[in-house]
Amino acid sequence: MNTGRSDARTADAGSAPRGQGRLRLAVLDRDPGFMQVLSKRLDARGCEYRPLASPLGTDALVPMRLNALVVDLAILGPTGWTYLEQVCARMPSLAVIVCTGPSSVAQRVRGLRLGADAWVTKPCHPEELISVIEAATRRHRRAEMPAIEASEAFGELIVRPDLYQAYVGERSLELTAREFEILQLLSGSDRVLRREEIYERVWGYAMAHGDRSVDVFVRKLRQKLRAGSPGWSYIHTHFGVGYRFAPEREGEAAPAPEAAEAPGAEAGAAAPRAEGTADAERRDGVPAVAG
Amino acid sequence: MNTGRSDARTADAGSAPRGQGRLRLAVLDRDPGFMQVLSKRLDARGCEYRPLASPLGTDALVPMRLNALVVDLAILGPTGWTYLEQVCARMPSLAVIVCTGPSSVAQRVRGLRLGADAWVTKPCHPEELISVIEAATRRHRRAEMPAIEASEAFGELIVRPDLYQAYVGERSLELTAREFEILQLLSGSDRVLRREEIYERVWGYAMAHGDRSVDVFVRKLRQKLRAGSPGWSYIHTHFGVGYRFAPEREGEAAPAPEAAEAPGAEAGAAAPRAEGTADAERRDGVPAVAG
DNA sequence: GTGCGTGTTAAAGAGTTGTGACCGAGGCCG
DNA sequence: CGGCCTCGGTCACAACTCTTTAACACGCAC
Repeated sequence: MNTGRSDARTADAGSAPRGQGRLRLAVLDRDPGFMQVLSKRLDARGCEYRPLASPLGTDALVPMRLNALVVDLAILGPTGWTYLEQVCARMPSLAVIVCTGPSSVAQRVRGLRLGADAWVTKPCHPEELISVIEAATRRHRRAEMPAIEASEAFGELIVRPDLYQAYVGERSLELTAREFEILQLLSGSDRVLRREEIYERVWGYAMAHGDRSVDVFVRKLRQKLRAGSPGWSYIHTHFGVGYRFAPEREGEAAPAPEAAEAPGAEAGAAAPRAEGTADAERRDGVPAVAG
Repeated sequence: MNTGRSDARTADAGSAPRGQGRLRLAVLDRDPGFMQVLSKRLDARGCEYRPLASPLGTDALVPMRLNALVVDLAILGPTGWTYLEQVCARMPSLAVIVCTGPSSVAQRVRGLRLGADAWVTKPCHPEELISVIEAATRRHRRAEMPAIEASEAFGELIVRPDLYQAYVGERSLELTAREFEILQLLSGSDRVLRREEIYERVWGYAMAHGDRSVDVFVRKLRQKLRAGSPGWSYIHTHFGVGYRFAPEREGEAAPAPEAAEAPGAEAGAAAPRAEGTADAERRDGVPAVAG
């Protein structure tokens, strides 16, 4: 699935495909035909894709962790400019592509000045739109990702992408680069991840049959997590499937949404991981995300 | 975390548009009318503008310190694609806008895939082209802002961009230009910077795989820093990732995960952090706290 | 109980980084 | 004009850390 190797021609030479490799984007449009054709191509490229029927406020947009937003100004009516401006101003790390019908030079200039990254005129070839999205995203990721990427808290754990490290309070867990990448990947998803999936996303290529690297790293991770945050368990094994990240107090079966006692922990994803008990659960691990 | 960061902002008050404030761009085109109209508007917007009659190699482009390059593929002939690809690959921080005559979808897609940031079809309104240039340039310029003309103090160290030199008290560290640029870049960021990133920002183009220049300069820097400010360590290695700047007293090892920048941090890390050993020796079987 | 998947451990191996020496390109000075 | 010096950059080697592999023990599902 990792679209990988086709478009990773830039500085990615380094062994570490940082961040989540997949492109996450939302499309605000109402043209069914356009949406269908587009979604098909986006799927083919391995994008996580989310159609929107009506404009969402930035508050709703932020948690979606988007890389890009495609918007047809036409469906916004006269408030479109305001909306565009607000989104661009409040989410600087989001690539915004306006894709709309015929327009005047003045309109296009206005849109770009307000913060849009590109303006594509409909009708347009879906492949071209995708190229534009990728070009805009490319620039964005390079420039702002590391700086803006917020640190997140899970239980007692604090994950800091900018320092490539995880902490419990002030104490560093002394994770190695690869350990951190795996922790970052796991903590960024609340579903069960198969070993092949983990390997592919972290290492960047397919896992050889019988490779135990993931297991070994998970063990090292657990060891350091346990050492730094005793009484909690973060990485859960799903026998025959893979691993799932979820901060839980030791001995608890279901994650309690109550605030943790650790300093600054409440921000954590102690939220509705509405899965049953961690053990003996045989889910197929099919992503719930559309895409 | 600004452990030793007492901003001694000697802000160069009302200086003209910051040294890097203006947009520097080159236009590779041969249409006199187009060039004339465009240059007029560019002047009006305060751009530093340089017309090019023929394609320049990246070696010639780099020292120009451009923010953006506008190119008409038509005048490059069949080698245009190669040229485009080379420039984009070698200078990832350069915004490249293709502005050329009628083209096919496939051509546009190809151009964007090769690394172009935008594709504008001629004839076009100069104002629109300028908007596109500015949109493409926007993000990147924000990321490079950290190079401000204010001297800052880090631990015992004083970095003076205006003199292109670093001091400890009154004593100059005798840094060479390159050394200073790297120190300036590192000291301007709190996060881990990868070698590729450092190289790209200091040298101005992509780092070749296996290039050790950054390591060597970091070594020279450390040597001079240690000589001038013994007892402190400033540049920390993150194995497998890159380097991070943070003034610390020798023997201490306690990166604080706080995210906020506290501009009031006085006299920096003088505050004794009696950290326990952030031991790297935490071998297994340490159920210190009976889980 | 058996078979397979996973936890755990240790040691071998691969990859990264630190370091000193070296060399060519340019600038300065005699 | 030529020599000297500085600076940027490459190289090879040593030291070091991390990754991978192999092996064995344990637990779960059947």
